[in-house]
Formats: sequence, structure tokens, C-alpha cells
Amino acid sequence: MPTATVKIAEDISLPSKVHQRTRSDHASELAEDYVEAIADAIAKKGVCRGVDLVHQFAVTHATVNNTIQRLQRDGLVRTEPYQPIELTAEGRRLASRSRQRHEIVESFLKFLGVSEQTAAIDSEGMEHHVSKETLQAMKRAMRQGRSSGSR
Amino acid sequence: MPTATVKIAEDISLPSKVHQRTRSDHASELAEDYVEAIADAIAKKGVCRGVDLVHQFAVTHATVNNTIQRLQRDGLVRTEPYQPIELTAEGRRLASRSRQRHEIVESFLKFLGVSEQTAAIDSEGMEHHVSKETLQAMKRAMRQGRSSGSR
DNA sequence: CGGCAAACTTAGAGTCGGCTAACTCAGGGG
DNA sequence: CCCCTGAGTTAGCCGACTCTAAGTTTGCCG
Ligand SMILES: [Mn+2]
Ligand SMILES: [Mn+2]
Ligand SMILES: [Mn+2]
Ligand SMILES: [Mn+2]
Repeated sequence: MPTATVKIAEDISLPSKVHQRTRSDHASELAEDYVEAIADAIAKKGVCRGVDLVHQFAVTHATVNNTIQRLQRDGLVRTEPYQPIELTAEGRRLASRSRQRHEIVESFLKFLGVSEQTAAIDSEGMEHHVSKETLQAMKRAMRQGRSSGSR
Repeated sequence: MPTATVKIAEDISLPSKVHQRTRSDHASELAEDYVEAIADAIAKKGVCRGVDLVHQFAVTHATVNNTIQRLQRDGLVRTEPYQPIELTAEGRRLASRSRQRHEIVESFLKFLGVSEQTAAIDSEGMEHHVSKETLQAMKRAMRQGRSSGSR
């Protein structure tokens, strides 16, 4: 049989894309959780201080400082020494998107019958890997599930 | 009212536990994907070579080497210079558990109505954050969904 | 059997996200 | 008003995971 080597490019690119996407999700994951936590603190207490994030994430003050510096470099937060941490417009947009997605994933898990605590824990990690398409599917399932009983 | 400061410990530990769990998931994530890929390569071609992982994960040979060294240090794989990569008994157990979990998450997404490609991409990241309890809930939903039509 | 290409290794580097230790700063009570 | 304490900062470290660049080894083909 003469040279039957065709369509290799796609076969190679598909599996690799999967992991490239996972790596890129991880790169933005911490940023998403931080801006969400900062927005929550501001909503609840008026301002967000570093110590709030120390408690929220169970890391040291030094780690929070490093992370906030990166977020500032990336244009998501604004802060000056000894001052509260503020979100930029872009930071607020990211926080809002992240919280919406997080809430959908968490309520979907509870809709599936998972306990409150497990839903809280699992959704915190899962949220960052859920695409728009999957998010839509979760919302659809909840809509249909609610309207048509359990049978 | 006299000294009403009780149950602070739990209130502080609950949100922080959530993120500790996410961090620990990430620590084992790459190992899980690697042993799964190695088991797949062995199943399909008899042996797994570094170059198979280079293609699978779209990273360089140097990166695969580093990662395999860590996995070997952790007792999941066995390898010698210029030889194929083998799994230890522990590595095979982890690969098997990981693949089962991965398959459930992926088929659950398809069950939800998500496209093949999105299911493949999203499940690759989500799988590592899905607890036993959520996995059970996914299996239950698929069982019930299959038996009771779409209405 | 000699050489070449593909596979593999090694060295050196960088970013990220975590830590400890040792500071400095700010603000309220005595 | 001074100082104590909690909050914040800084320096220095480390491991994970990625890369580039420059080698080495293997195996096959002519
Ligand atoms: Mn979140
Ligand atoms: Mn999260
Ligand atoms: Mn997997
Ligand atoms: Mn995965």
C-alpha cells in the first residue's frame, strides 16, 4: 500500500490542546479566587485588608503580599503600603464573572444531591475548569429538573 | 449579655479548608494525568517512551524528564536511562483509579448534553477536584436519567 | 559497518506560589 | 505622649513545573 500517512496534525493537536487548556486554567485560577474574595470582603465590611485574605486562604501574610503584587502587576488590583486593597475595573469584572460561575457550579452540585460542605469544597476547584458550554448545560439541567419533579 | 464569643474556630477553619483542599488537589494532579497517560500508552503500544508523553502533554522532552524523575522519587514509576517508562504497582493503582474517575466525569458531561470536545477538555481539569461523594451523585444522575426519558 | 536521525539526557535558567524570620508602621489605652 | 500589639513589609529560601541549548545514545538504513 502506498504512503497512507494523512491527517496526523489534528490527531496530535487534539489531546495536547486538552492539557494546554488545563495549564492555562491554573494560571488564572488564583487570580480569580483572590478578586472574588476581595470583592466579598469589600461588600461585607467596606474594605479589604491583607489579613482578610490571610484568613480566607489560610496562607501567611508574606504570601498574600506576593500574590497581591502579581495581581497589581496584572492590572486587577490597586494598593499602596498599609492601605486597603482595591479592585480595578478589570478586577471587578473578573470578580463578578467568577462569582457567577462559582455560584452556578455550587448550586448545581447541591441540585445533584451533594451535601452543602462537599458542594462548597468541590466547586472551589471545579469552577475554574468549567467552560461556558458546560455552564449552560448545568443551568439547563437545573431548570428542567426543577420543573419536572424527581420521576 | 455575658461573653458570647463561642464557636469561632470552626467559622475560621471552614473557608480555609476549602482552599487547602484545592491546593492539595493540584499537587497530585500532574501525577494522576501522567500515570494515566503512561498506562494508556502501555495498553496501546506495549511500552511507553518519553516521546509519547511529549506529544500527549505538549511539553518539551526536558520537562517530561523532570516530571518522570519526580514520579520515580514518589514511587509511581520506574525507569532507567534510554529505557521505556514503567509503572510501579502503586502507579498502576493510581492510574486505574484516575481513569475510572475521569471516565465518569467525561461521560457525565456528555450526559448533560455537552459536546464531545468540550466534555474532553473540561473533564481533564474538573476530574481532579471531584470528590467521591460528587462522583456517586454523577453516577446516580446518569442511572436515573437513562431510565426515565427526558421529561 | 558507518553514519544519521530520532530519542533521550543534562545544564542552566525563570516564574509561580508557598514558607520563615526579622523587620517597620499605625493606632488606641494607660 | 508613649508604648504595645496587630497589621504590613521585606529578604531570603524552597519546590514544582516549564523552557532553551547543547550535548549523548540508540538503532536502523544504505
Ligand atoms: Mn471561587
Ligand atoms: Mn476557586
Ligand atoms: Mn485524566
Ligand atoms: Mn486531568
